[in-house]
Amino acid sequence: MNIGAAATRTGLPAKTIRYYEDIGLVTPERASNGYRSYSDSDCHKLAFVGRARAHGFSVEDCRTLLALYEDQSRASADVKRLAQQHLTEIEAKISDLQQMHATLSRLVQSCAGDDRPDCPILSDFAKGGRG
Amino acid sequence: MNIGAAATRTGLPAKTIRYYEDIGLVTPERASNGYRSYSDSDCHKLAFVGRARAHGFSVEDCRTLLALYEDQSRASADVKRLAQQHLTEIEAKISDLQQMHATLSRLVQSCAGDDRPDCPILSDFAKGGRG
DNA sequence: GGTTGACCTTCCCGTAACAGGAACCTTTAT
DNA sequence: ATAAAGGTTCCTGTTACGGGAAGGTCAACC
Repeated sequence: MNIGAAATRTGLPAKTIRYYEDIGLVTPERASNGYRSYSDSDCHKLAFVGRARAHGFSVEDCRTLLALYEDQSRASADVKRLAQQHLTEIEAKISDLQQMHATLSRLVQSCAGDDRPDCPILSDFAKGGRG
Repeated sequence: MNIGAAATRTGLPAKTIRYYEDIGLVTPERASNGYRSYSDSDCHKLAFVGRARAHGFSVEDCRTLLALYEDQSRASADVKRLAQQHLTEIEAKISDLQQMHATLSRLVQSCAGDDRPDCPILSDFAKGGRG
């Protein structure tokens, strides 16, 4: 399978697939003409990575997950630990964003939003008030 | 005020302050020895940017906000619109993260997390199932 | 056989917002 | 004189690719 077909199958852009080869994540064979040749197994790995990425895992985490996936003697505890850490990071991000949203939302609501210059948003940024 | 003092006052790292000069966001005078010399007004701008950044605005948004702040004839509507767009982006990110969290959370809960290899998390990534 | 057009290759730059560190200068204190 | 604590510029690295140039390959069509 050429890279285009692999891209179609996995839903990943060809650029991304080449990048994954660059960093040694999924390394295909080469045909005699130099084209990358993806096996079903390669595609499977690419799709695996694509789904892990969709769950927010970093590419390096994906490398670990892929290694665990291929290691028949893995302990599910190792996978769970990684996923749990990732969940914690997600929670932290959500919390940060919610905090930002709450504060900014209040500011936006208090802003008239008309053609006058008075603006509580700018005032807050200027003075650091917390109202 | 040298950059160190400005950094202490604004809570921004010196590296960040130099970067803001590089991109023309806050440009200080120079002393005869070549050192950057920050006025109170410069510090005020830096602090303004720091707070806007803390609310999640991009540096380019900060540039716009700073320009609006300095424009006495601004319309608060322009500020409000920008903030509202930013709020919408924040909401989208929160939503994405919550989606990830929900899915991954379910997977983590269904994983035994012991020394056996069976792992619903890996199975999901391998097969794309949605349980 | 020639020529399109779609596909592939490598390589290099750009992204956002800085952090780290090297090599070097200035100021202040001892 | 020297050492410490500041400052300066400049270059590299970060994350995960996207865009695009310059050129090779392949299948089809006239």
